[in-house]
Amino acid sequence: MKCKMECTICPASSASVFSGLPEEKLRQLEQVQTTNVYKKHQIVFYEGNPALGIYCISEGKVKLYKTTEEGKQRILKISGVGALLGYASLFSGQNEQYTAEVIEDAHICFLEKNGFLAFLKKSPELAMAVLSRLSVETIKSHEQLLDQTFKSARRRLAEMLLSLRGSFGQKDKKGVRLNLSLTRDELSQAIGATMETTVRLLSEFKQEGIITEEDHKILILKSDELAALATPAF
Amino acid sequence: MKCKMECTICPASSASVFSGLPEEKLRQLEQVQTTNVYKKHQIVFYEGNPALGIYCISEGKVKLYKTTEEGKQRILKISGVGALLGYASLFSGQNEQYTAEVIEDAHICFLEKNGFLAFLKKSPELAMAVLSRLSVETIKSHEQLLDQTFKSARRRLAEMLLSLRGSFGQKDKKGVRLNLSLTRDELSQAIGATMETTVRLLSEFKQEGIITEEDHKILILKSDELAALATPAF
DNA sequence: CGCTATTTTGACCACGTTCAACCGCTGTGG
DNA sequence: CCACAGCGGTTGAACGTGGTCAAAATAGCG
Repeated sequence: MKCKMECTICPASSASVFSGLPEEKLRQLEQVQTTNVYKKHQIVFYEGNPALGIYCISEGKVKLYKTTEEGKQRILKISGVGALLGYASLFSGQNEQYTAEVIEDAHICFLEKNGFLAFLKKSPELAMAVLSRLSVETIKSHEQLLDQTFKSARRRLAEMLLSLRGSFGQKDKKGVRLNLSLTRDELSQAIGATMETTVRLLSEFKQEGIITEEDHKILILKSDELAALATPAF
Repeated sequence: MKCKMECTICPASSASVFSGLPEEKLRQLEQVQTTNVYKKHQIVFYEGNPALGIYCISEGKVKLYKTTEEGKQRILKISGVGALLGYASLFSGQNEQYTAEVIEDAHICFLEKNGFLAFLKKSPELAMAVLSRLSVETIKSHEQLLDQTFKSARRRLAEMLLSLRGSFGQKDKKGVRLNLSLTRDELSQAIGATMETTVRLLSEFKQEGIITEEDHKILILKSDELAALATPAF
């Protein structure tokens, strides 16, 4: 489904790589950009497909995951408003490296490859912003690798919850509500564990009064205890 | 130790991000660049230290690793001639994200942060080359994460040997020699396993006639069998 | 030749996976 | 209206990979 979004008034513009750009350039962007509307479970692009361009989330949430030959999935990132998708594949000249699936109804703007690259050439400030994003992504990925190598599932889960708290947390009378609904499967794919272990760990956390759940959303009751779990084994 | 390397005749120039640059620009680079000589075990920079600039390997080999709070290390990458170090930290504005340690006597050129960034602004073709490198790095890191999550240590070792074969392999009468000497510890840190498992797996590979060793260097005798091991469990 | 660092082997243990059964809910069709 | 299939979630039991700990063997080096 189509619909035209104006970059200048896009809710994402303040959070996106385009935030620093002068209004004039944003208007140029609007010309080459198309906005699509996605429902939950829709796929924005598939791993292995040619990289057609880049995507910017104007509204909604998207999970990015890779799939093994055996069909197992690892969620690399859960992206919200302002996130840019598909740029690494584009710059490396490879096919899409992961699948992007909508997990909360979304408006996503698409910039065709050549148009975007041309625009990038004329905007060194944008190029630097993209470099910065990509660098942060690399660094985070290396940290995830370290976590996966050395930290227990319990600790990875604690850290994931804290990370989601940072991205999607909303203060609440009781605690901090994670404003996205993930299935156990998704959560386990995000921490690199099986669903069973994730379930067990979550119920441990509940029994310890660290978290609770309300209509499919996790509520963090004791952030400090979570933070303690995410710290070396005292 | 200091010594001035000329970029235009640098053995790395063909393999580096600077390869596409016109000779004139290379001469400009020479002006702002300093070359240092390193011996094995010397540290180029430490994780956590401020990012001072970028480094380009003109000769030798360097391992890049991150360290956990408990002191365990994970090797992210082993870089040879032409590799660029320290750019992700620089672009993200963060401190160095890993430690770079020389594992084979090296000549490494240093470009100071502001000088490099200024140069980058004037060279959009270089900026694109850097974007491309960084993208490949991100993609590889994500693949490593997938491997660490789902693949057995045996398989990760097989893949690592094949990867090293690609980067440092030299054809030999008997097979392909990996032209770098890694300790068992380093190899295990590179695949995210303990030294003991790595030792056991290596001796398995030897007994199966897949590899052998000559003066601290691994010789791959049966690349095809290694490739088979690196493939889903048939 | 003795001392240290690296490698190898063995025994044991634990985390987390696998497999299987089961629960609770929702939607669908007889 | 109930039966039942289907799905997400939960729990239990058994197993296995790989980590830990300890000790021996080997290699490197002053």
